[in-house]
Amino acid sequence: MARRSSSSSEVLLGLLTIQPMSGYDLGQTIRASIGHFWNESYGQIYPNLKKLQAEGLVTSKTERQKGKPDRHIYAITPKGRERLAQWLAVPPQPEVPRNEMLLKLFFGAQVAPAISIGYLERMIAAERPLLDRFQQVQEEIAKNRQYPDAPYWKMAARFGEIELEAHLRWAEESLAELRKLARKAQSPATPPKEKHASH
Amino acid sequence: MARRSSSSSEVLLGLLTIQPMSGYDLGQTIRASIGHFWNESYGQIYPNLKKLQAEGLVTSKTERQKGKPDRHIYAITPKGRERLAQWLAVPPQPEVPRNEMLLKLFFGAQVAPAISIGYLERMIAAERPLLDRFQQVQEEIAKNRQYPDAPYWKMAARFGEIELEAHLRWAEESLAELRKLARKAQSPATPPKEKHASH
DNA sequence: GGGTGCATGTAATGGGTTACATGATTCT
DNA sequence: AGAATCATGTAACCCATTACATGCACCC
Repeated sequence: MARRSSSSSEVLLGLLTIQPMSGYDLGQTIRASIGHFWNESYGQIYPNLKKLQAEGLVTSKTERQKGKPDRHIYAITPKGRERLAQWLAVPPQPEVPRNEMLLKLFFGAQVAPAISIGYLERMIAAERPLLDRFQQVQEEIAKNRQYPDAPYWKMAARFGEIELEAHLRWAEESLAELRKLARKAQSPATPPKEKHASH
Repeated sequence: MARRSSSSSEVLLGLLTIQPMSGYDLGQTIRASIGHFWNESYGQIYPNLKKLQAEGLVTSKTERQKGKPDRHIYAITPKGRERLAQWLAVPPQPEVPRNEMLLKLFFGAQVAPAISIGYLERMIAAERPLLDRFQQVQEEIAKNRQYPDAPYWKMAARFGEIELEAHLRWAEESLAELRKLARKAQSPATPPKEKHASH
C-alpha cells in the first residue's frame, strides 16, 4: 500500500504524547488501543523511531536491564509535537479498505454455499467476543473523564462498537439468507416434505 | 501492504466469470461494483492480466478500434475457473484496515476541536450521498433475482449500506459531543449566559 | 525440556500507487 | 481552447510484512 507519505511515524509521535515508551511498548500499545483501526509491525516501528530521532522529533535514553537487551525509551520533543500537530491538521484522504472476506462472498456463486456460510460463521465467532472489550474500554475511559484525551479515545472505541454491531447484524442476516438458499439448492423445486430428504 | 500472496489477480478472474472484458472495463467494473470494499489500480490490472494469460487462466482476443488503442478482451478459461474456486475455498484472514481519519481523531486532543469537527462534517458530507446508491444497487439486483450471483451481490451491497448507516450514526453522535466540548472550552467554568458570549 | 514473553534490530521480498508516455475523440 | 474519456502499458519508488538473528527468564 504505497500511500503517498504514510502515517507510520506520526502514530508513534502521537502515542509518545501519552508517555515516553520503548519501541516494544509502542507495539503493545498500538495493539491494545488503536488495534481495531490501525496496525504497525516492529519492522516498521524500530526503523521509524531511529528516523524520528535523527530528525530531532524524539529523544531517547537507554535503560540497562539484566538478561534482556537494553530498553530504549523514547520521548517526544517540542519539535515533535509541532510536527504531530501539523500532520493532524491535514485532512485525511478517504481510503477504500480491502475486505477479502467480502470479496470472496461476492463471488460466492462460484462455489458451494457451505463455503460462504462457513466464512460468515467464522466471522461471527471471531468478532462477537470483541463487543464486550469495546464496552469495557469505554467504561475505563469514562473513569478518567478529566484527561483531555478521554473524549477522543471514547469516540474511537465507540466507533469500534458501533461498526462491530453493524457487522454482526449484517452477518446474521446474510447467514439466514444463505441457509435458505442452501436448502433450496438441495431440494430444487421440491415442496418441503421433511424427513429423509435426499441421500 | 505486503499480504503474503494477494488477491489482485483473483478478483480479475472473478469478474471475468460475469463476461469477457478488457483491462479498462475491469477497472470500471471494480469501481462500480466492489469499489466500496476493494480497489485495484491499472498499474496492477494490466500486468496481472498478462500473468494470468501466461498461466493459461485467461485467453485474450484483440479488437481493432479507430483512433484508440486496440482493446484486449480477456475471457476466463476452465483452468481459470478452477483456480478461482480454489482461492475461494481458502478462508480469508481477518485484516485490520487502516483508518487514517480515526487515527487523527484519536489524537484530537493535540489540536483545536474545530479540526476534528471539520473531519467529521467532511465525512458525513462525503458518505451520506452514497446511501442512496447502495439502495438503488440492491433494487437493481433484486430485478435479476434469477441469476446465481444475485444473492451474493445483494449481500455485498447490503454490507455497504449497513456499515455506512453505522458510520453516519457514529459521526453524528461524535459530532454532537465534540461541539459540546468546543463550547465548554470557549467558556471554561462559565454558566451558560447566552447572547454575545465572548468576542 | 520446550514454549512464551521480553527486547531490539536488519534484510529480503513482494505489493501497490503514482507518474509518465501516447493520442484521438467528445464534451463544455 | 481545454478538459475529460477512452485505452494500454511500463518504470520508479516506497511501504510494509515476514523471516531471521540473538539470548535470557519464567512457567508448565
